[in-house]
Amino acid sequence: MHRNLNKYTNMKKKNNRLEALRLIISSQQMGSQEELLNALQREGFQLTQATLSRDLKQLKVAKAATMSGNYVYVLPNESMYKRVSNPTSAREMMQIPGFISISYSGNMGVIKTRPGYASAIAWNIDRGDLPQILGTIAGDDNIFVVIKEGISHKEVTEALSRVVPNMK
Amino acid sequence: MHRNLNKYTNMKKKNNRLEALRLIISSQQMGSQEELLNALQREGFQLTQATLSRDLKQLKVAKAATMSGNYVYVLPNESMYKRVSNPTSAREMMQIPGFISISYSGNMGVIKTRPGYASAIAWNIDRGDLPQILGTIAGDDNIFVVIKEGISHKEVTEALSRVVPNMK
DNA sequence: AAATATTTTGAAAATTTATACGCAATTATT
DNA sequence: AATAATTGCGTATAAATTTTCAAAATATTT
Repeated sequence: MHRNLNKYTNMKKKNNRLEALRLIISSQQMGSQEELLNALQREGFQLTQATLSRDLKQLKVAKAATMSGNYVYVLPNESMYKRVSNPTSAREMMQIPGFISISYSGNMGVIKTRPGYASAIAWNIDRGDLPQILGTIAGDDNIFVVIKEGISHKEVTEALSRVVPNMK
Repeated sequence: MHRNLNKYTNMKKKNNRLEALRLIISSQQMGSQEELLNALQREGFQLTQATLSRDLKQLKVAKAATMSGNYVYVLPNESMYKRVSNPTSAREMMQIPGFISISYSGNMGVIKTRPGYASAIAWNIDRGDLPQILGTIAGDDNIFVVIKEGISHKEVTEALSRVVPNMK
């Protein structure tokens, strides 16, 4: 009897605390465990920073930087980890036909493709994550490429050829 | 001439590092800054843990607990963490989502966005009627920005940030 | 090219966060 | 009910991270 009562009140204690913690985190910008600790204590919970640290770990709360240059704790989503497919090596990139030519003017390159192929090729280039290239924009049979400063046209061609077959 | 070369090769230094950092974080499970530091150094980057901490802050990387009871760093986009708004920052939530990054080369700027967001953001820029910008053209996840002569990249970023929040 | 302003950085200090350890309480097992 | 196994938590401390400060590197303006 006694035992049962105790059992559940104690159990609830922690769950209540976790719940309160979630609430605080989702409604306020808390930047350190000390702040969180104070907030919890203000609500009547008794605990130490060590316990809070454990709670945060259990809830999978993360500490992230904000735009305003501070840090805040954030709650995780429901969705499970979905790791974004890592940038595969250039070689693995699918072979895409359709490439016709490339020419340059200053920091811009223009790639000609067969009609309709531009965006597919541009996509490959973007995914290739080439440090020499700032970005691309594709029309239907043309791709504009902006080249990073200080990179030569040859270097760009070289880099692109690893991603766009048929090129050199 | 000489100066230009130097100027831009050095400029690359930090950006390359940030890019490498993103790559490492998105492809490996890194649990501490020391691990990250080693990974970066293995790739030839020279930096200290203090700089890494700053880089992480700038990239808004978060440290989160995993199911297996460890901690990992996660990028904001691919992370399962989303910030919940609070009253004071409600305004921030009105922002256009989707902006990822901006980089420059000569008189061009390239804005990276999440897939599909480019035209919406470009529309906002055009509509802002910024005197520093001649025009934009949007693909699916890229926007090209043509900059007026004599305007510095910083000025453009400054101007854009008034139109595209989430930027600086 | 020189002068000035801004940004980046490392070293060390300051702060923050995680954990080893031990004990008490709870739950499960016999 | 006794015993074993697990969980929760505070203290103290180790480990990790952020920030301060001064110097160096970059960028901008003159």
